[in-house]
Amino acid sequence: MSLRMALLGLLTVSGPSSGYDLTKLFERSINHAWQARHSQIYPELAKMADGGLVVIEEEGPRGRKTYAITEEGSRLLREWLLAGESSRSIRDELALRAFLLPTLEPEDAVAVLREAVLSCDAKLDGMEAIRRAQDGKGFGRYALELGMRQTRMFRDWAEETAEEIERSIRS
Amino acid sequence: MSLRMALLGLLTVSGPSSGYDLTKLFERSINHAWQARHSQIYPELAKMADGGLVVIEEEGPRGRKTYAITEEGSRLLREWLLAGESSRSIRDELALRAFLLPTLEPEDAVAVLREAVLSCDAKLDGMEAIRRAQDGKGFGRYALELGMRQTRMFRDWAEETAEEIERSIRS
DNA sequence: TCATACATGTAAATTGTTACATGATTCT
DNA sequence: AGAATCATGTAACAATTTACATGTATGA
Repeated sequence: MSLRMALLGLLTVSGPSSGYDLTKLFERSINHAWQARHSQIYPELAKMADGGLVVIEEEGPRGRKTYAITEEGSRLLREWLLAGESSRSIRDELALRAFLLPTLEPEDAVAVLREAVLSCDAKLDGMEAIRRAQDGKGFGRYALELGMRQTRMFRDWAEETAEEIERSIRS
Repeated sequence: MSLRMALLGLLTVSGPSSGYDLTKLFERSINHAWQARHSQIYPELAKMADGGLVVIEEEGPRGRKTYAITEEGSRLLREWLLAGESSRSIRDELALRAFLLPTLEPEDAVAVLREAVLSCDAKLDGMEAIRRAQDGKGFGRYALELGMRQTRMFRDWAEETAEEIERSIRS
């Protein structure tokens, strides 16, 4: 259901778009929270058109199909968002790796954590650039703020944990 | 591969455990980063036993099977953790919902955010209780700390974003 | 004795990844 | 002419969820 909602959301804010457009939009916007390849997006759009959530608004060159969200699609998205469902489904490989770290020798764990800090810094730089480009505007701005806070939090945790492990090595 | 690594990690720190134990451990430890149901865990353990990553150490009452990690399993886990692979695959439904929030009427968005704050507070209380019980010890303590920071971060974001939207409604 | 927790599995359906496959348009 | 980008799809496989299915031990 989540992929479907993500597509409905993107169609809501970006207007009628092709599967190709949506694939690119995915990469540039929600990528830090959700991922989808074109091979998943195309069939999903077809199913959604079948179910009346979107319509093919136009067919262009190179077989391009432009999808637009329907009333029914908008209603479904709204209902899904309002139905709180605090069942947070999450699958975060980085956090999983962090969790498993204490199974390593302390020295190895510290090295991995230090590397994680660097990778977070790089990620933050990228996000900062996007934010500057958007200039505090744009649909994705709340999510971007959340993504940055998330990354910063993880970064700090990794750094502090590395220090803690180092202290315990020395003592 | 991630589920497999998670199971190897849990077997490393908790010692020989049954599928049932591991299912419970999953819920109480990495749940904020990765999820798995018993229907996924049981077949995975069987496959891992097939591949020599774990062995059935003991069969107890009620058909209980106790699995233990092997040398080969330990080696695989270690290699996986050291092979940085910054390909962070992430799928976070809560963040996705946050991203889609601006498609709602501002009033609805605020209501959803307020509810999220309450749900985070409840979750934090539960985590705090676990922490007090563990008294700063145990393998899961880094992960618990990370989980709490994550929840607190999201809570604050939700609260501040709700306030920001309210300000923009009034102006 | 009844509820709860222990304990394991399988089947079907859905979701997601990787690889395969094709072809048009645009820019250099 | 050749490369990059646009543009769409399918097939095979892997991962995950939901529902079905069964039965045992323990404590109130």
